[in-house]
Amino acid sequence: MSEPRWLDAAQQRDWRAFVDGSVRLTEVMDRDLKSRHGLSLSEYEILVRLSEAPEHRLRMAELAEHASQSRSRLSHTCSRLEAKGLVKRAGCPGDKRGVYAHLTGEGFAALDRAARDHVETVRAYLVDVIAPGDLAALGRVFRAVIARIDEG
Amino acid sequence: MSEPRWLDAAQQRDWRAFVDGSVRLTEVMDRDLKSRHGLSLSEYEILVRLSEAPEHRLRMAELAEHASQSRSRLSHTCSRLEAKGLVKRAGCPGDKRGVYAHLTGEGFAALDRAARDHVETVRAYLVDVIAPGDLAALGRVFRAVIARIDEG
DNA sequence: ACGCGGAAATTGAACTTTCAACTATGAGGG
DNA sequence: CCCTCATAGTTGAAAGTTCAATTTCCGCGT
Repeated sequence: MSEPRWLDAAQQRDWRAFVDGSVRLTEVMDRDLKSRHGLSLSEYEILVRLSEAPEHRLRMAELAEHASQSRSRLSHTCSRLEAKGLVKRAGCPGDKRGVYAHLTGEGFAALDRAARDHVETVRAYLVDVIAPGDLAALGRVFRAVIARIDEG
Repeated sequence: MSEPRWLDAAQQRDWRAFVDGSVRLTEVMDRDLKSRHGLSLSEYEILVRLSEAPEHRLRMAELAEHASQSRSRLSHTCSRLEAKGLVKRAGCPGDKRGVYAHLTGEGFAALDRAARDHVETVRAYLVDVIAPGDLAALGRVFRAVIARIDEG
């Protein structure tokens, strides 16, 4: 096996900025949601996806997909959210293996409160500190990445 | 408190692409390193930072900074890396509270092997699927984010 | 109708990360 | 010197995540 195609200095610098920056940005978001609303970032993601679904409910497997989590992780996390009263599980008529996760009224209210703060954080630490064109580039980049991952 | 400044549709779309894409990209990297080299992404990061330091060693606190990890997490992770023989801890002459983490020869070899595969993955799932200008934008974005976080 | 491979979801154990306490050393004031 | 406060690092328990079963049910072929 020959020498790999190393990144050049500029590529390396940009890649590293992403690695560091995205970890740190995620930390900020997580800390913020936890301290102000008692929700972890991944719990928040779950509530968001449910809130966007028709009837505020999704099958566990779909929810896992949308939230980029393993089914097992989702099961555990949903148990916690259910204990907090933000989510409720109910059997799925038609497919007895299936389970729907529903957002409760309380869950929706909690999400609404959290989202108001969250969007300000997203602005404060990302959107408002970069050029608009660079946000668009970010979108292009990760849509391409997702497409690449999905294609196998 | 008034209505928050919600993101517009395009901003939302780009932000979401980043959230999803970065999680999924990280998963790919982690899976790849684990399956081919038995290293988690955060272990790999630690080895990288050590390899770049003068003498292949850093104080625990510095290493924690560089790798964006908590000190506690680093302690535990270093214990595991030490058990694998990739890192070695040694007291710090001059400050008896201090501890240096050293990269061992074996650690350097393992890192070298892992890095060769890792860079190909970074290319395959990111660098080679986006426009060069967009990689530069990614760098700008996260340098700005890091600066913003550091300024408090 | 029966059986069998596969999909949906959960479970429990192993492992990792977080959180709060703890040990030990350094630095500065009186 | 001694006292106090801050810093470096570790530790153990609690919380969360992963991994490999396990359970239950679907759907298809015969």
